[in-house]
Amino acid sequence: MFTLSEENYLKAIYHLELSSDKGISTNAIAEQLTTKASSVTDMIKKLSEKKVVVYKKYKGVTLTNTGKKIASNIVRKHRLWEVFLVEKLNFSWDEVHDVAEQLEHIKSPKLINQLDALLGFPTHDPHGDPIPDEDGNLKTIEKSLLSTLQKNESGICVGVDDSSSEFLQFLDKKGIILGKKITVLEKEDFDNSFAIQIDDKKLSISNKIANNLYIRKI
Amino acid sequence: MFTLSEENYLKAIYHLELSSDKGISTNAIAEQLTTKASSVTDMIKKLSEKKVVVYKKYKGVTLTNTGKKIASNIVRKHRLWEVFLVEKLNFSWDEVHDVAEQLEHIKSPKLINQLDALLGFPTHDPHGDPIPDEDGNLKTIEKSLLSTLQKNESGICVGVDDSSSEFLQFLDKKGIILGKKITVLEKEDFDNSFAIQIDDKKLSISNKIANNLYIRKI
DNA sequence: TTTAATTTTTAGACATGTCTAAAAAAATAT
DNA sequence: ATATTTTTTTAGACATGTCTAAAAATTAAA
Ligand SMILES: [Mn+2]
Ligand SMILES: [Mn+2]
Ligand SMILES: [Mn+2]
Ligand SMILES: [Mn+2]
Repeated sequence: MFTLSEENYLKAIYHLELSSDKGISTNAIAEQLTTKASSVTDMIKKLSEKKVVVYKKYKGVTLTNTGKKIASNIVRKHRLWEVFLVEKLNFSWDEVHDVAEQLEHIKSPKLINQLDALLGFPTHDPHGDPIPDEDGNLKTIEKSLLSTLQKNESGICVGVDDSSSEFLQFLDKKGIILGKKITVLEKEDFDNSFAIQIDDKKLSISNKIANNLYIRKI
Repeated sequence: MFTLSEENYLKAIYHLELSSDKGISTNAIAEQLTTKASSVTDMIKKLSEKKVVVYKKYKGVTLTNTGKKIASNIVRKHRLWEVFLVEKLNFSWDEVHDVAEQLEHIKSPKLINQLDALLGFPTHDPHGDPIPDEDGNLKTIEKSLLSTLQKNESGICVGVDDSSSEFLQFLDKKGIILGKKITVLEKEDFDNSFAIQIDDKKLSISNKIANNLYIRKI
């Protein structure tokens, strides 16, 4: 079995591999886990011995199939627990991450299967991120950044890129919630801000916001 | 905060204190946690520095009020999670303990409060053990061992003393479930076994069983 | 293509929690 | 009261996971 620390390394590498085709660098992992490169090297050697990563000195690291499976299972647990917290325990979407970071390490296949069933086999977590199935497959939906919409185009809000507590609370304040229809009324050239409409409400959002919100075009 | 290991020590001492008025011995703790006495001494020193136990060399250890509160909170979490697993995730009562051992260390007051509410503020876990409230108070009900019943007396099954998986599965097989009414039909002198009635079923149980089953006399 | 900057690895240290073996204290027996 | 047994503590070791500082390799610049 794998320790809590080993699991966190595998998960970090998994996330980094999703947005990179090369081997994952020691430094990138260190940054992701807010630890030091030297610690990463040590751990990578251990994971390599356990055959969950392929490692060649100075060349970065990649997950093996086994490693990928373990990592995606942790992500699966993380996201299922997030759904549970929101759907069953009245957490808001900005409160769930830290608790899920703990719960993702609980070891019990039955627990996860039953939780999945209790929640109605959800495919996405409260932030719009896909929940891997037991084999690690994830249902990707075609989503675009809100910033790619043209004037008078609309989309359904389906996810966030930055899911920090601050950003999520900001969205709450603005009334921006997953599932809502957003229409671009105006794109301002001078600062790339957007005038948008949600329900009957018109509001202005900065370019930074528009670059962190995913929508499904309609 | 307290590490997983520290929490397990506090919980062990808490359980041992419930059935002892003296200070808890190093050896007793070591046995409870299946570790070595020397390790216990080391840990006790640390817990003593943190003011959660009172320790005097060679004199055993007792929980301070702070220590008691922390320990009872862990027990609270353990038992609430056990209820959750049985009530919401279709676990049977012999499957919950090991998972609860992991879940009891999750840190999130909101999680526990909401879980408590979701479960309808239960007072007892699936094994009939009381769930401490937030201040550590536990609702004790007057319960007796089945073996103390006389011929023709009856009781409601309210708990088990031994809650090992094997014993619980044995009870399942016999149809003995918490909440059932049990009537003693006969006490056999030569082996202290009991002939009992549950629902319409008559069955014979050994003295060992009768000494591990709690009932509320009616 | 040599030099400089950056990244990665190694060497050595430290904290945590555990262990075995030996010493010290307490409890029990003679 | 002294000797023996049991319990508890100490001393020293080890595994895990982390760190800093220095060395080595790679990459970028001149
Ligand atoms: Mn999360
Ligand atoms: Mn999420
Ligand atoms: Mn239990
Ligand atoms: Mn229980």
